[in-house]
Amino acid sequence: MTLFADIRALVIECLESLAARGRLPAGLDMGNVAVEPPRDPAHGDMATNAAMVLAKPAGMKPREIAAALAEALAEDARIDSAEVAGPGFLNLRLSEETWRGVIRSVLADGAGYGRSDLGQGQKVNVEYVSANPTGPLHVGHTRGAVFGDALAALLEYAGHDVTREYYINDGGAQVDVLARSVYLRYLEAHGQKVAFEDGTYPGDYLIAVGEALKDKVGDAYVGKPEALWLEPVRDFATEAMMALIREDLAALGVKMDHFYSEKSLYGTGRIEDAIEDLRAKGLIYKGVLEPPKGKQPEDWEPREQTLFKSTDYGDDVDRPIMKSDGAWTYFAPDIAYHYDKITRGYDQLIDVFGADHGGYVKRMKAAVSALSGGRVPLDIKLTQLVKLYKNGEPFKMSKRAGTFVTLRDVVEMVGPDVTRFVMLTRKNDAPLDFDFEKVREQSKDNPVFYVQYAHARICSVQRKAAEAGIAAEAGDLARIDHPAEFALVAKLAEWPRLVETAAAAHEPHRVAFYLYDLAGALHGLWNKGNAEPGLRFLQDDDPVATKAKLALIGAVQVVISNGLGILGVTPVEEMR
RNA sequence: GCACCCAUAGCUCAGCUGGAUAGAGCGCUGCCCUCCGAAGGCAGAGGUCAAAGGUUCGAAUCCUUUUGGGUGCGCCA
Repeated sequence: MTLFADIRALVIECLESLAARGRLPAGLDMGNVAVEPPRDPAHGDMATNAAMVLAKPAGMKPREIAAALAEALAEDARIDSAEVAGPGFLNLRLSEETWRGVIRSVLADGAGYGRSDLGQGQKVNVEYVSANPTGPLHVGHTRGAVFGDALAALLEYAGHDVTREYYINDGGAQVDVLARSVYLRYLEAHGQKVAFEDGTYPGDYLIAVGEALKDKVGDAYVGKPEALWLEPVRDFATEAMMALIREDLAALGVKMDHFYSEKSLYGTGRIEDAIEDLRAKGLIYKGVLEPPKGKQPEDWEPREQTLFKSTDYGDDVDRPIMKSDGAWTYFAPDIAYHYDKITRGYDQLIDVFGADHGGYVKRMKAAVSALSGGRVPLDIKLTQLVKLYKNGEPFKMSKRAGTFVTLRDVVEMVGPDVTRFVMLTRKNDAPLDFDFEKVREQSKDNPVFYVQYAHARICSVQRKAAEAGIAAEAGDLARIDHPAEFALVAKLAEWPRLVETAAAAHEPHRVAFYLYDLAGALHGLWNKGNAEPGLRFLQDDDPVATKAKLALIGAVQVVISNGLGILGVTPVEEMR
């Protein structure tokens, strides 16, 4: 059970009974009625805006409605008091027993506390990472990987049927470049001196691939024309890169449900099918685009291309899907891929891209909107850059200088848990500073530590209690009776609501910030025990109080654990 | 030139998709361990929410314009 939902239901119920008794007009739309935690604790435990929202449609004064509602609400056992305040807010104070019920709910539901049926089993496809299979994942991919993974988990937790998917760009020119680069390493493995010219990938990670190729085919391709080896080497190389990328993802704890190959779209009629669908809707035509203003490319000349009329769906210009030489542009397989997602029956699509792909948002949305007839929403989340620091000094990345930082480097240096949490301490569309030293620091300005510390502290208390032979149980909670304790419980009560709003907004970072707040509330209560011994969790010679307090912090532990679970971070029992 | 993202305390950032006196960390000032982990906590100082209009009971949040940053802009993915 979730307290905010319960109380909101109660408010609605009271409003309806007022309407039934003629004290309110019938048929009011209650959709905007909200029950929220007030910013100022002096305003009680919960506040509702019902009176202000309904004042206009009801043709009544806000405070008049609020007074009537207050009267009705006060009859419920859960409500201690309901006061009209300000322009028409109704501030509610809940009974202590109601708060104690939250502790019981949390402990009873355990890992399920906060789970929601908001998504109603809707099928959602979350596409993320989707890095070109030309090398290991780097820090930029890391953020997208963590964000996408946490978003997927959050949506699952909120009742969606989620598929995590990776689109492999193995159909374009860049995999030919990869093949040629591997071929050079292959010649090198045969003892030849080779030069890496512009347009090839000189990375060391291809040395092993070249050698593996040699082991597989011997000297079969040495001195042979490209036409003979390009295709098999390309397949070999992409497969090797994808194996590398899967390992990178595994190191970070990311598990995809599905890898989708761009190449599989070619020669199977699937691109043609998707384009045909658009053509049938009258959205494909041949035309010449205007040159972009202000940029003035030197080699511009008008060309007739096959275009998708994306301007019908809010794009700025129509987009080419076929080059003047008759080959597909990259956009065509992208369309086909999303067409495929739609035909697989997803109710909602989410793409996670790097911010440098911001220019493709409108055209992709246009395509999905056109292909699905507006049925399937596509949300595109852009992840901003990660700036690396070491002890406050910018950490410059350079492929040539060998200071190129890969995902694996980061994970090996700070571990997957820290990597994941820190990546979620900023909104996805805000740039993120990642300092290798600070994220490992054990102090309160490191949110990972701060949250983990709260969990570890609880475990520490539980160990002490176990030594004393006291078991936690949600039995008699009457000894939970202090405002500071109820404040902590109130924080726990917010969790289910937070899950829903974060999921609806597609913003997993809210979970990280919530956990930081919750940890703060626990640390605060802990330290109040310095001045007020009665607030300490372990009460000598008072097993009843101790058990109640153990139930309280056990509930905190459950919520921290549930939240970290969504972020893909393992809660620790001890700080080391 | 056009589009998208961003602008909140000295610094780094939240702000629950329109609510009451705008919050946290760092930094600064002063406090709190005979006590379950002080790796923490409490208190204080610090703001024309970039600017100006508009929408309404109510705006940091929504709309318009302006200023100032970032990203992108045909036959590359």
